[in-house]
Amino acid sequence: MAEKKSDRTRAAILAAARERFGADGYERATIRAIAADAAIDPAMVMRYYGSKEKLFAAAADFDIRLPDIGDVPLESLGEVLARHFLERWEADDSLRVLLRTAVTNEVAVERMRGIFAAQLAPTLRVQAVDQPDVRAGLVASQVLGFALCRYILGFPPIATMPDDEVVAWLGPTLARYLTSPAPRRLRHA
Amino acid sequence: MAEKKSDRTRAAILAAARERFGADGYERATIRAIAADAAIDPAMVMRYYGSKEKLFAAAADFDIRLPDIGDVPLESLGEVLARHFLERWEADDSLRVLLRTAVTNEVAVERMRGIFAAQLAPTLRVQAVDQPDVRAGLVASQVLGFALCRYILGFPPIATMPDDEVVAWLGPTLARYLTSPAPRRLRHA
DNA sequence: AGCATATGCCAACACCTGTTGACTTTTACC
DNA sequence: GGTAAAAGTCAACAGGTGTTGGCATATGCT
Repeated sequence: MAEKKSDRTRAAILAAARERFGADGYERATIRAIAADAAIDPAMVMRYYGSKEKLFAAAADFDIRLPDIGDVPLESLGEVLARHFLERWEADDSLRVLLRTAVTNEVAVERMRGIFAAQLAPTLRVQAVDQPDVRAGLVASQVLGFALCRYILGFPPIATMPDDEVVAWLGPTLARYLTSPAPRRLRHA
Repeated sequence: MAEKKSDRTRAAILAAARERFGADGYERATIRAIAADAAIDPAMVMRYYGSKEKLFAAAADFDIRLPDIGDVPLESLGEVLARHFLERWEADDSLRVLLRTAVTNEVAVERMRGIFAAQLAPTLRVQAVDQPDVRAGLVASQVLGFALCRYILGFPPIATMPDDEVVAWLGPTLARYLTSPAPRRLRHA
């Protein structure tokens, strides 16, 4: 049982940081506000995490483990992915933190890339899909775009859409990005 | 010929503001930096635009006129829209400004909503599409998500994809959102 | 008990932010 | 050419930011 007390405030800081970063974005989330939420002194944040950048890095450090899709048939992969991502987005605000901050913070961009390019693409490669990077990118574009409209921008019909309907709309799109033959390349000019 | 000189610096400020807001987002784009880019004094920005908020409102005030799609057959509407949006995104950085700032600035969100919910949805209504708001929202989710990955996050395969390939991938998705019968509504519980 | 150490609070720092007012220069009209 | 208004400059303000060091308190070990 190593240092019980400090660990609890460390965790409180991290939780408050996640909430603030997710709600306000990187620049508007101030250390003072985070400290106030955690009911401790701003100096504690610095003592425990060194700097705002490092605090953010710690707050954004979690692993989004994609489910093992090795045995999922390619046809139903779209719906499976859609449902998984939806659950993941609503489970906690980790991904919302990443999305809100990725627009101005390079660390968040890298983390986000780690999920799609470095985790989804290799998983697709297992399924022997061609151009896995392109397909992973397309999936990312639809998933992130939907999350943007639903959780950040709050576009009315998207924000209130029931989960099942979301899966019904997004599933086929993701499925097409994963299974449809790549379009013939035209002249670059 | 009303006040020539002032109009030129007004325009210079606005141009610099668009660039900075688009590159850095609302909070990190400082009035001092914008003024420096326009090679004028920060006080001039205030004299001409009153406040940072009003400057931003002015910088984000442009009309994205969607093309008249009244005579485009529904089948090819997806590709037409995909190509139009792509052109519009790359013509200037207006839309990039909106997207980068919409994450933390409410004015930008409203402008963005004005494009999709208040402009695209009614246009769809003309084509007698059912649930035009939902479909406009879905189109927004894919268009914005792709723009996010391509212009803001810079995901490698998406950022470098040739325009024709973009249209080939996104066109059918948008077409489906516009033409596919809405999925049966399940229980809300 | 006493003491070293971990934990917490406070006040201040240096800097940057939007914003303001007074002052000087340029412009344009009679 | 003189003069009033427009355009531009400069310095400063008030407030907020991340960050730091010193000091008080609590904790846990021997």
